[in-house]
Amino acid sequence: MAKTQILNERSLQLLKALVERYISDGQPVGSRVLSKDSKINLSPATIRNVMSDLEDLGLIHSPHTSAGRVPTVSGYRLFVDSLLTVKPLESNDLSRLHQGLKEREGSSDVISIASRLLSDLTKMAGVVTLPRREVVYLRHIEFLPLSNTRVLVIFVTNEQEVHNKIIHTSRVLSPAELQQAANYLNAVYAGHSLASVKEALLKDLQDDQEQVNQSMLDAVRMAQLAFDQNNEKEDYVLTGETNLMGFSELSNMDQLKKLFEAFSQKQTVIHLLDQCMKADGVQIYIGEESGYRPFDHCSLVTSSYSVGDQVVGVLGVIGPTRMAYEKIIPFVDVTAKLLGAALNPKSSTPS
Amino acid sequence: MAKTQILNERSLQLLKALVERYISDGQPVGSRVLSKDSKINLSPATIRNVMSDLEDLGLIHSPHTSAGRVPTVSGYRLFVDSLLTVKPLESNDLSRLHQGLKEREGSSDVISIASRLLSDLTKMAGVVTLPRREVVYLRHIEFLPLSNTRVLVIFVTNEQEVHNKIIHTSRVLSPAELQQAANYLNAVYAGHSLASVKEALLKDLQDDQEQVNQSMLDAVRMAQLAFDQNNEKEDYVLTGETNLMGFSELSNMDQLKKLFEAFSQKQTVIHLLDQCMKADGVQIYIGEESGYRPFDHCSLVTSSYSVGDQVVGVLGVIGPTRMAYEKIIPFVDVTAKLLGAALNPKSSTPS
DNA sequence: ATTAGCACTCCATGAATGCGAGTGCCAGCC
DNA sequence: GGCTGGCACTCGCATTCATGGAGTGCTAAT
Repeated sequence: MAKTQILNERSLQLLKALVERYISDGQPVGSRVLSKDSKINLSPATIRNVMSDLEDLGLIHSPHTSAGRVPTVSGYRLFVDSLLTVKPLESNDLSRLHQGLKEREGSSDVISIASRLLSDLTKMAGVVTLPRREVVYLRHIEFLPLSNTRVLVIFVTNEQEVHNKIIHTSRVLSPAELQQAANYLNAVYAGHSLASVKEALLKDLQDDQEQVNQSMLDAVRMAQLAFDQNNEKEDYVLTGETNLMGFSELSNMDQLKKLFEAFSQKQTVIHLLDQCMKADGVQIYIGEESGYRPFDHCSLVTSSYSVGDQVVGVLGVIGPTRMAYEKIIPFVDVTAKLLGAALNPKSSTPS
Repeated sequence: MAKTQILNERSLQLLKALVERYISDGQPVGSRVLSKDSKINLSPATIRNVMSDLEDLGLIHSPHTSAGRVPTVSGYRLFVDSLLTVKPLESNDLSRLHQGLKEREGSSDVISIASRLLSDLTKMAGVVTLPRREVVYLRHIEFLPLSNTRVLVIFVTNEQEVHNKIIHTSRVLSPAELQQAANYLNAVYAGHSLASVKEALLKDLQDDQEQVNQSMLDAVRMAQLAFDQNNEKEDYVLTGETNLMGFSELSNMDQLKKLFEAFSQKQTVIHLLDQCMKADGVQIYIGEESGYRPFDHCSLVTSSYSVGDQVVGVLGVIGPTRMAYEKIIPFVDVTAKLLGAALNPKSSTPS
């Protein structure tokens, strides 16, 4: 109780200065350099006392006796939560983002462009999840016969997302029958959400048992197979991983290997990004906060992005814990908004 | 002239022993250890004399005065070309390859499985180019209207490869018109090779100028847009890159970074693999032989793979120059053959 | 409450040292 | 002539030691 009161204005100012200094220099910072800091007019000895308190609180930590202090994860956390003064985006960065993301069509393209912009401009790794709408409308479906009972299903959702899948039918169907089935499905179900289509299919199947309309029955069965387990794996685009190999903090080959393994297995990263999607605005995981070992020495700055008023994905930047948060945070924020706008077909203003 | 004659049977035996020893131990090998080698009955002094000759010929090289010798690129080259005794594939490796590649449908899947098998079983990086057929047949085409003049084209080639693309038409077309266009194209061009279709389209366009059949004209124009620049970029699946981070030879962060950058830019790797595709059978690039800087400290063992009698792609293993060539070579060879078989629809025997 | 001073700790650096491994060369042996 | 044993030499590596610098913690004075 009493301890927390030690966190007065001055201690916080000092912590802030220390973190900023460490971020810019990468060296443990001692009382002497802080004392010379413009904003601070205290003797090294005083600063040492305060630092000692900060260390007791677990906000900073000394690698060894005669080294300066380094922020701990809690220290960084306090810094980004309360002390940080975000810098506005540099204007040439902003214009490059605008240029890159404006007026692009073809969603898969714009996603990787966004990721590349993130990694190129921050010199760290950029990640963007593929957009994923909650409500998926069926637009069009088509069947093509392959050998025997194998049928290639192609269906389009949400304007222009093309999916394809191979299903096995219970009996061999002629091209004409397949065409007929597709016609039926398109006529009845196009324009409805996939969820409601699945439901309706089940109902149809029961009703039609009595009517015994064979062709409709085939169509419904095939559609069920097609939409079954259509839970497309979430996926993401990651760029600039190699940038991470330049940071001395991550030069431990073993750690780096773990990190890159996580990148290629994708699963861990997806879990992590999923969590970010739930929250609104910019989310930050510092070091071990993520709870995933490979990221122990990394920080992740993310923001969800939305099309219209629906959150469809997450993007972010991965870098060493020691990163320039005050720049990265607005950067991620703006990129998320611009990407959302670029993906929104309605907002595309004719210029 | 005289020098090359020094390469008698004994020198070659010695070089072989040296390379084998270095590959297995990773340490520069000295005259003493070679002298103790079972097959060699020579004193260290004699071996030193021979090694001195081999060094003059540029086949081996001494990191420093009091270290043993290490094979140079030429040494490795001579070794793999003339001295190497390939070991038959270990039976459990073989069975895992069989299991993994047999009876898979859906070509994109089998490619990544192959790559993963390569990397998992060799503990190095595996790479497989996507198969690319010379002759591409048009199977089916479909148009879906988007906003204004934007049209989503979906077309299927070679049985089951689905492509999609957005084109801009010169005027707004109704769904019925689009359907009609697709019907026309499917009726006339389905089953023909894409090259011949492109040709025929040009001819049609000229002929129809006179007949002024508007709907056919629209169809032909749209098809031209759809197939235009349909040169899909060559691509490959790379797995197990992270395995490379375990090798001490590649622990130089700067080299490693260059290598991984090449991996993510893809271009360099594609060039390299393209060269391999031209040659038949197993191809090997040792160290700088590839001519691409990032690969200076790597070796690449590749083989093209074929469906039927047509070469459609390349696969291989990337690892440090010091790798167990006598195992990797048959491994790559067999994998290529099995992958070819797995991709061949005709060879799939009903079991 | 703040500060100056001082003793102390620890790291980094560089020089000195010994050890082990391996070579090159020479002289002798078959 | 080819092979071998022996020997001096070189080099790298690990260890040790001394030194200097940076930074702290504590205490006494203001």
